[in-house]
Amino acid sequence: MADLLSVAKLAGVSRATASRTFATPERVSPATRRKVEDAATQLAFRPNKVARQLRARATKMIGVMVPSLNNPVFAEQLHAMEVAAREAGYSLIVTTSGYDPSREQAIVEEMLSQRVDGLALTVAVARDSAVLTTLQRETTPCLLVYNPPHPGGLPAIGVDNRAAMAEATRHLIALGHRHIGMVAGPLLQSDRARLRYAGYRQAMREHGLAPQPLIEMPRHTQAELACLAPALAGPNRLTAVLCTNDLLAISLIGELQRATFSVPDDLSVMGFDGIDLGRRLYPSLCSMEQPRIEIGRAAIASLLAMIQGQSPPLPFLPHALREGESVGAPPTSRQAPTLRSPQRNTP
Amino acid sequence: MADLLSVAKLAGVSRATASRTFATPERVSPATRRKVEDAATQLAFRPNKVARQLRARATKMIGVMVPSLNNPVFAEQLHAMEVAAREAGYSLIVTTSGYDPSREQAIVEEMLSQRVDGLALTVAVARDSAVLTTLQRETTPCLLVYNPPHPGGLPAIGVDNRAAMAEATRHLIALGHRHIGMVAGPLLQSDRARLRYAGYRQAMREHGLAPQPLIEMPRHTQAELACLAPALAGPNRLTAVLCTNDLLAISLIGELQRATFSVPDDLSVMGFDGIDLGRRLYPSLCSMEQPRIEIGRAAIASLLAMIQGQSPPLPFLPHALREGESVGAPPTSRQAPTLRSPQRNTP
DNA sequence: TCGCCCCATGAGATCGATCTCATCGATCAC
DNA sequence: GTGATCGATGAGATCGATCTCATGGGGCGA
Repeated sequence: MADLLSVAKLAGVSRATASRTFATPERVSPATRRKVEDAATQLAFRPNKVARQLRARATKMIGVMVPSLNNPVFAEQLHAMEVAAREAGYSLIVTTSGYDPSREQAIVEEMLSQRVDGLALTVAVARDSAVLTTLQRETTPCLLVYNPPHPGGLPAIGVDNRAAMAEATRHLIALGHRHIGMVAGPLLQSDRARLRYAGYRQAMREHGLAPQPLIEMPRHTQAELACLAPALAGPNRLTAVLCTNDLLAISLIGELQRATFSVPDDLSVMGFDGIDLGRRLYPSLCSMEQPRIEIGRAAIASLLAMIQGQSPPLPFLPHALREGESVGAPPTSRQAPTLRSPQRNTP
Repeated sequence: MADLLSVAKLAGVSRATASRTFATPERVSPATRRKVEDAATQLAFRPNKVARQLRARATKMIGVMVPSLNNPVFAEQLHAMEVAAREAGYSLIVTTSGYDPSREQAIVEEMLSQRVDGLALTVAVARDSAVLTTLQRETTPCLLVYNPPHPGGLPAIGVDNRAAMAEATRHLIALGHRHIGMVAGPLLQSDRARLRYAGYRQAMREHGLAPQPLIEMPRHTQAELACLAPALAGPNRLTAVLCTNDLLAISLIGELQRATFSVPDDLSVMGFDGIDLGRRLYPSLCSMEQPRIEIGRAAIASLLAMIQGQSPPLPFLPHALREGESVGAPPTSRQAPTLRSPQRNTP
């Protein structure tokens, strides 16, 4: 591939002049500019960004690490980040960690070695994370996405998980629900889920209701009906559940319906995240929406500001309740519907 | 940030020796190695990949361009690519094009300038695409993902869309359906959708059935019931529809149910892609599955092979029918259910 | 006409690592 | 003992663009 030097030679000028032709054309005489441009076209010259990055000591690249791209929450946020970054002339290096601390460590190390200008990370638990304490000593701007901020920790952007889940809980209470449960994935693996559970308990207590023990599923995004079954029987059976994320809620609704439970007539199910798909389903998913697009955009904007040495305000972004058909008033009859064994036609 | 030179100085050796300590430690005496490693630790040395890339004329980076990350098909495939690339020591630069040709052009140009070692692209229509003909003249290995191959065109990886949709159609025919329709997004925008429609027509004709005109929705991933309504009325109303992708199918099922249609009792709905979420829904989505994980992995493996100068075999990867509750036998009664106006509790 | 300034341009250093080639001392075979 | 070999190391070039500083010529005011 042709380089600046060959272009300069062909045009009969120095490298400096050729370089100026592209960087600051107004500082080159029109005649020379023409010659250089012609030579560049002829040789199919394409500037080498790597060389520029080395010299500039800046890569115009931002490293992004998310747990997974299989969860639309992260994919949708990443999409927004990519668009925002591109608009600002930045590229993204994208990696997935699967919440695995050793992978997180390797990824961050690799990206710092690549000299990204900034880092946007989502980790399992931000507090006391080994990677993050290492990072705090580095000079590369770094921002946590979705993870809650901690005093003395890295800057973070996302919603106020505790307040958001409290609000979601109050929404159910306002509809008349009294027996409300919460369903989560492995709790230890997500600081957000823990805050959401705290928000739930808080709202319950505020209204003089007893917070129920957490119903913990073996996986983050797939519901096991067996884990929930005990809570759906007996006189104090739940009439509504809050899920820590939308995928979990969607899969739970599917399982319930397959067991001939009606949502929301027998059980109201509420999600958290507000992924696009939730609106398309029937019943549409009632969810506490995190502004994924805004979070992605704001993350990029904040990182760019940090790169320029500013420390941008990073308030929580506003969450919003999204109504949906998966939540309704509690059943008037207190008779428990029975979970029937599902008839599937899938193998 | 400390560089090799300062490490070398502190250790009292030359840059060459310091460099060897990390690249080929066996060629450095143990004593020297120790000194250099100590110095590196002390200075928190982290090798600069940009410099290495410049010198090596190779970046160990692969550029990926997908239309969108909001569609799980692309997100899931990208996830697989990221894992495979990381295992091979490569990073991904990820971009989204929104199928916009000018953005496609700019993105490819930018990535070539970044000197990625390979490119994995998904475009709207591969044939006669301006970007792609430009790319064929370049030496950077480039691979189309999901797009169908064309003689003399760029290498491509994906499933045989025509055969796959023909098979999907035969599945419905085998269940007894005779009035089968096909629902798509804007057809001109996707060469895959066109092939799928061709496969549908082929299978219909094979069985002496009349292919129906395509039911074209204004958007790729969101169904408008109004577009479908005419085909659901009258004596020859459809008993089954094939959708060009899963998101479209899922959203269609939602709309149908909201209008008190039963899936599959009143209408069988089949998807195409096989995204993970489809299995979790009720009814679970019957779909023709593209092996997204395998496609992502194979794309990376093939690109790596191409980077090494080999031209790997790129057969179609096998598609697979995924059974699901959204498809069943056609209704025995020929009386048409009526589409009722939906009662939503969402605004 | 002289001097000053500005504009266009070029020479050379620089970013940080790696690669080639030369050197030097030690070991080994004969 | 001497030449050959090998292992460890260093000097210097190199990747490709950009930045600084110097230079030379033209224009302009006095």
